[in-house]
Amino acid sequence: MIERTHLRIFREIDRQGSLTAAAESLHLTQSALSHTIRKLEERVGTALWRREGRQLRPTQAGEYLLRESLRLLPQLERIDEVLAGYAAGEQGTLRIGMECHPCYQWLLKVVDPFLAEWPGVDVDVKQEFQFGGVAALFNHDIDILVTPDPIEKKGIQFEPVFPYEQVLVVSRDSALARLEQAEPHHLSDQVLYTYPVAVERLDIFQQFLLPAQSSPRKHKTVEATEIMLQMVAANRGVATLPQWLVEEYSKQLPIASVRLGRGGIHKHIHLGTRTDEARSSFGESFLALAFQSAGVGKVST
Amino acid sequence: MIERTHLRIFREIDRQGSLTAAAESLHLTQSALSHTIRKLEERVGTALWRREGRQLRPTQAGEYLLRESLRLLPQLERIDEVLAGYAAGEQGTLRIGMECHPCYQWLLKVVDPFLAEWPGVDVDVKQEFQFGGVAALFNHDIDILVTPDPIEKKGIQFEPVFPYEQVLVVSRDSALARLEQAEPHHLSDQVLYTYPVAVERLDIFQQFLLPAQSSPRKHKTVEATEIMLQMVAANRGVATLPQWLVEEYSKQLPIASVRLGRGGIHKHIHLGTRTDEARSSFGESFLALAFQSAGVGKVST
DNA sequence: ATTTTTCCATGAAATCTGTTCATGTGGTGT
DNA sequence: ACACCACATGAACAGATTTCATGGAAAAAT
Repeated sequence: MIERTHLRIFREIDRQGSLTAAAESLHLTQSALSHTIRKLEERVGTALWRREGRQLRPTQAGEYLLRESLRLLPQLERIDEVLAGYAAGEQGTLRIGMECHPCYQWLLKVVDPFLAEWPGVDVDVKQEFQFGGVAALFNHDIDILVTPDPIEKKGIQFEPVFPYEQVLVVSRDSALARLEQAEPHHLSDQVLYTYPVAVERLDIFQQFLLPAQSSPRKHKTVEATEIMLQMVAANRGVATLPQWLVEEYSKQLPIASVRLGRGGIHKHIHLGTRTDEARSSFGESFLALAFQSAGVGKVST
Repeated sequence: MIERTHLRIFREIDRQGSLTAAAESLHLTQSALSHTIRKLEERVGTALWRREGRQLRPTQAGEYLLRESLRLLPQLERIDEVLAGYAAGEQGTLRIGMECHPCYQWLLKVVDPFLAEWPGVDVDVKQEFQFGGVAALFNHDIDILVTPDPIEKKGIQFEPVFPYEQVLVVSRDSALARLEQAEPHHLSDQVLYTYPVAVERLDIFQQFLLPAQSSPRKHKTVEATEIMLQMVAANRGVATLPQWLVEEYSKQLPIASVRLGRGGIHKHIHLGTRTDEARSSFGESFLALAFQSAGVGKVST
């Protein structure tokens, strides 16, 4: 019934003080406005303006409508603006999914400059996925997936952004700290701390222990990296983490890293995106920053 | 840019889950909706829905617009309802102007049943007028003027609704209380209490004292009727009020009324309205109740 | 007091926007 | 593989909005 134009008309007649002036400022003829307001009054079924001489003054109903106009129009105009922001790609939310626990530290380094560059854009990081990160990406629950294990799938595209070596973390007091490289049997009498994810996704098992049909004395899971490393520092067990992360923490904690096997376990952080659709400009920008970070963050050699 | 229809479309597609169903419930063809949303997306400059197989799911911008729709549409619908109320005459404000202090008590008796009958209508009573009550009525500041002194003017119409006799109020202990009728000289040694209005509008002066070139010992003004009567009851002076009002208060206070002069001063409460325009149905109803009250309230004989 | 100007109303014609009709395309379920 | 279902699209149509031309009435100017 009441449309946005009507609200605009009310506000403009009030602002300009006359129908003629209002018509002008609405880029309409006086006639058009006159027709419009008469039709509106007919539809509503009550007078909205009193004709006083050559003046037009709102009735009670008109006053009410004027108040509502002044209240609602700015809200509608705000919508237009926000929408323009979306269209220009300056507004929105970048939803990032994380499938590797330690990558979080790396992500922060990318998100920081990103937020500075895109003040209108929010970043939302999700870590739990009912059907896995790739499904979440596919279902548009997230826009970018950060994972060390790219799973090829039609419509999804992965690109490596950050190479790192997965190493064994041990206490500096431990005998293991003096090894050139760790072998599976070295873990037989150790407690192994990992993040609480399925064993299938733990490289230490898949690429190191299981091939040698070896296993640690005990396997315990920990959520927080700090806690995990404190346990290791206290010589209560060992863990596996990216080399660069260990390096960072070794400034604060008495820990050391040992290569896993002869060549070590080498991995990449991958970024997954959907191929089908056009990426938002801020999405593009995020990826660019991510690739940049690869150079800077490449601490392990 | 964003019109009400668009908001409706967003809400309906969300509610119904499909464009086809939404079109149905909006009494449109599927084609019409499809055209409309494509045009909207073109104008806005960004996709608002993702086409997923044969499903239609909102994009980020679409989600935003959906939230705003759910928030704003009810407000717009409320406007329609209120406006319908105005049109049906069930909604509005009846602005009553009062030019006689003691009439307030009478007004309350009319307003009470009126409010019960018109739950959607507010009553606003104004008592101060920069250019007099008639001007206020003429300028649409008030809709009904309650006054004992009708002033004929083009476009304004007065009707008497309530006859009353203006009497002298005295203490029961006073010697005056035994008089059949008061004469001007009886006030020469009395303090006269009146409401704080111009002497020209006080009948006790205009119709009683001044013609006899008499005056009270002292003239004091009081705002509140109760205070005024307590002063009188305490025998500190006299006042003039409508007979029926005195009668009511004499149940609680030791006061008595004395006729002013031989025939007494007889007055009417008049209701003034604008002649030009159609009265609202509740305005009509108010007048009807007012006339009714004349019969009931006619306490003086 | 008369004239001029200003502002709003109105009918008919023109234009524009939104809608329908008819049809096409592609994903979904059996 | 088939029918079905949901959305897309182009052309034609209908209705609503807008303009043009004009009139009337109040206010301002002469």
